[in-house]
Amino acid sequence: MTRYSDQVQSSGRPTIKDVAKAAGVSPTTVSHALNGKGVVRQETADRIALVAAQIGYRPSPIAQGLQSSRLGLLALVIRPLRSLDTFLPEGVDYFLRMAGAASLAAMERGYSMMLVDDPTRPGAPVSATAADAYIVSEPFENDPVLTMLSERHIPFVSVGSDPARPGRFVELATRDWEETVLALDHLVDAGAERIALLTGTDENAWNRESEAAYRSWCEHRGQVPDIAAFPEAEGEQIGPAAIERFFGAASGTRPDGLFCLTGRHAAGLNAAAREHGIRVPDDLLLAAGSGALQNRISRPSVTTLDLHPEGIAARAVEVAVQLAEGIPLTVPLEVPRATLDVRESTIRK
Amino acid sequence: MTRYSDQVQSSGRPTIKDVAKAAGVSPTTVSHALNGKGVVRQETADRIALVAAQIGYRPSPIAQGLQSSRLGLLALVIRPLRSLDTFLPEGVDYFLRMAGAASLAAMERGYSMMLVDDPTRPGAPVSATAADAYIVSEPFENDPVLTMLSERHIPFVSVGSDPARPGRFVELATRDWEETVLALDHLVDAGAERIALLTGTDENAWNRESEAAYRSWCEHRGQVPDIAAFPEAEGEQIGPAAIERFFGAASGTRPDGLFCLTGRHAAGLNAAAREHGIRVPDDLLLAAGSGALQNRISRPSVTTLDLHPEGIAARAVEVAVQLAEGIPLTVPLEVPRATLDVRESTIRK
DNA sequence: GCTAGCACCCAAAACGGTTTGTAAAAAACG
DNA sequence: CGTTTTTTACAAACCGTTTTGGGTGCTAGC
Repeated sequence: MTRYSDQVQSSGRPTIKDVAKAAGVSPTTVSHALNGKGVVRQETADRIALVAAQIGYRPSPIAQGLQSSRLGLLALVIRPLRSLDTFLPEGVDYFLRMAGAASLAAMERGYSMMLVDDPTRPGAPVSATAADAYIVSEPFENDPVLTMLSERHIPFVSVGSDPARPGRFVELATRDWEETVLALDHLVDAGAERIALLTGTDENAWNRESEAAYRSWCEHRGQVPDIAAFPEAEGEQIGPAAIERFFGAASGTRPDGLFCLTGRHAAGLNAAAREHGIRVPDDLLLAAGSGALQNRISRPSVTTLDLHPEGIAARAVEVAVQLAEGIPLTVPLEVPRATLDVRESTIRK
Repeated sequence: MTRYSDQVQSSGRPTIKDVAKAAGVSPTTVSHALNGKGVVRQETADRIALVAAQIGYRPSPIAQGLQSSRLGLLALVIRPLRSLDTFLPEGVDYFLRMAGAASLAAMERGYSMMLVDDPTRPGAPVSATAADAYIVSEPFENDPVLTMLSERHIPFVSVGSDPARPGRFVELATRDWEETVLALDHLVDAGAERIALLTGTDENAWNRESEAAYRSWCEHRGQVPDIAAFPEAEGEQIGPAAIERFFGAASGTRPDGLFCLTGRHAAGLNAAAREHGIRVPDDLLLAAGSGALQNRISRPSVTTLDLHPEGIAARAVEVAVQLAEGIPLTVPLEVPRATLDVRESTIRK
């Protein structure tokens, strides 16, 4: 009977060879035994498993990845998330929920989720391009990230299309148009007659589509569009300026309904309105496109769309996984339908 | 409809051999040329670079990782982040800022950041254990994640210690005690005499240390401790119950100062106090341990500690990188000092 | 007794790079 | 002109797995 002495472990973590040596078999057999792949006698497999556990062997994910050229890793690229400064301001709520949900959805499918700022920028770590598939949320116009991924044949799905290249890649269609109409119609139902739009200045599909939808909706309704754009990054600060724009001396017809695309703009406007003696909802019905925490707890609370970032994330992850595994897409390529959270700002007593 | 065929044919990713063949040199020379490692004639190097760019060659991060057994990948494990349900409730602000800052800090050092829920749970993807180093925020008592990382000799740093195993691993010491005293002293300075504590029910170091600090502080001051604990997950909802607990008929001496460990508890209490005719700050001085957005914009706004999650993340990443690269730690192993954001709730006119 | 079939295991070839050691050609030297 | 040195490029080994394609010995069938 041969006795296998405890292996004096070479410096570093034990490899499959160490296990093989300690168990008196070949690396092939160890691999087969541990993965249940080939034909290995039960007795042998048990012994290998025991030895492997004893010497604390864990297969190297990197080496495994080399074989399959897959790491079980997804990446989420949130494009508006360019720096810490702009990280917080923009729709905290939305992207936080999205990132959290995406991470969990990925894990449920056996993947990890990597948060990446911009894999194309110089000095980006090699690992930034190591994901099996990418989710790019809110791509910019002619987004270089999409270009790079496409060139390298790395699978990806974008949430919302590249404004300059719609339909060119795999994308989760957003419902910007439909959502805009939903909000506008709600304002009408709530009693508004002259409804204005407050958009952001970023060049993304959300801003563009919403504005187009608003214009079309106005035309349909025989109303003159009234649109103002303020930078997303300024958040609540735009309140006074926005009030001046819509209710100042220089403004024409004053709106009695307002749809703000971002929740933080709405929050700023909500506060500024109060200070200028404009009562919400009595004088002005207010709704926001993407909800922020502020809108839920402000006085009055503000009606917002809930875009269901968890649902979007789950669907995006599903698409990404199918792309990564090269199986045909079975997921509807559109985001789930948004709902309207009706709050005090659009309820007249 | 949607075109994605140009993405799925990833079978043809160019390798270093393709470049070598196209440039008429050996793979060795290509590697040397592109990495500036060996001695290659400038002319040859230029030609190789050109050819590589033409056929769109990018080295495989996985293959590169095999050599060094490092991927340039860090992982952030936020322990309280166990499910989506508990994701939002607990200190949105804090963990959001932390995750964002950690991702950016990692990128600046040439690493990517992976968000991992729990690498020990069954079915976790291989990639969940592929990071070069881990940051574990707020470990649980006898946290299995720390145990696993330790067993596998994977470098990690925890933010806050495992309550059952303090000082056993590399950890960023928190300043719970010091921060508690800072807040309590501020309440005294602001005019409070009988100060109560409202803690959470989670078994983490933050709750434990803070309570101990409070008790010690009371003893020093000759005051009887007055402590209530409410579940973190209930957030603002605890408001009425907390008011009943501290100001109801059954309660003894009513406090005129209150330190809430979590911002959301403070927000709920703040709102409930108003409804019960308890004026903040006139009747009750209120401060919170971790700030939430609500505390900044509520009426009155609430004084909170700013724990500076960005600073914590930056420091944790620095430690993680040094651990990953096996260089001696040069970072102070403690979190940066918290500051107090004094707001309306502790300013009596 | 010979062969086909089977169960079990293993050597070698990937996977896609980097690193090491060495050979060939060119340049410098005596 | 022979010898040494320098320059430049390459072949081979290696990183830690999985996969491929045998090979061995035993059993069953004829």
